[in-house]
Amino acid sequence: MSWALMTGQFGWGSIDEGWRKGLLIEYVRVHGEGRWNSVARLAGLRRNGKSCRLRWVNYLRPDLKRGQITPDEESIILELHARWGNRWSTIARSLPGRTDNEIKNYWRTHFKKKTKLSPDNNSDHKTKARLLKRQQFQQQQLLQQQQQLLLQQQQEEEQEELQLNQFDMKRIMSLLDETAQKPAPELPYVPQLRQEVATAVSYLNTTEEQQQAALFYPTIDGNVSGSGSDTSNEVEVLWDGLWNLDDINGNLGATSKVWLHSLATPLC
DNA sequence: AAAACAGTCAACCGCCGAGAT
DNA sequence: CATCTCGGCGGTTGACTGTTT
Repeated sequence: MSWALMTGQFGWGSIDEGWRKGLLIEYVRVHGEGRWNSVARLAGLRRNGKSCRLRWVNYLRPDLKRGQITPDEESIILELHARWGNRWSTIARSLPGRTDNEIKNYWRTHFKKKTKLSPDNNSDHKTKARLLKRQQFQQQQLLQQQQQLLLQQQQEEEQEELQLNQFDMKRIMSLLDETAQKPAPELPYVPQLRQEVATAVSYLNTTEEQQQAALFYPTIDGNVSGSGSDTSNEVEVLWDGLWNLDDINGNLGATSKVWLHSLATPLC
């Protein structure tokens, strides 16, 4: 569908609508988004605020991505839809440059039929949808609370960790000093200290990514640890616990973990 | 060639929650 | 506390395009 046809069709086009389109863009550029009713009034547009907002969000925003949905984006859509259902705006937040409307349309045209195969025998479909929506809203709130709690715990643990590391460093340095000054005295066997030194050394030996990952995914008992199957298992348990809160289908594949960050982002 | 059908997508509609009054 | 306004969301519509018969 060409621009000329579309704009003509919906009343945004023709020659004078061309600069009206520019007007809306210019107005938003100067005054920012929001207050859509006054945008419509002050910019002299024939549309109401709602319509202006819609026009901006779905079509005029400069950061919109044009062109076909890529296979990568498609897989994200599929995955997030399996997770969240028809929460298009939430899904759209994980796809920069794509609008909820675009994703919704894409889903309807590409996947709706496949899911429609099962007979639709619910006469009170709208009531059920509303109930589901409410449940999802409650679940989202619960999830947000959990995440906030988790974030708070992480920050506290990081702080604690930082203090411990500084303390360990001092101990290590003083031990080194002592060793240098008094050669060859046998160090007493202190298992806990050895363990801390070993931990510090192994942490320093990991890559930067691993260190960041260790900080981002603290293990359940609060320790920061490097790579290893135990750690990843614990992280999975932790995140799975959160996901299970609103896991509608409960059958996501292993690739789901890849999207943990993007999945969490919209709720932040 | 043209009618019928399917697909696409911007826009509209109605509902809801949040904040202001 | 009740009402109003606004912004955001998801469902739906309808005009147009592309494909098939």
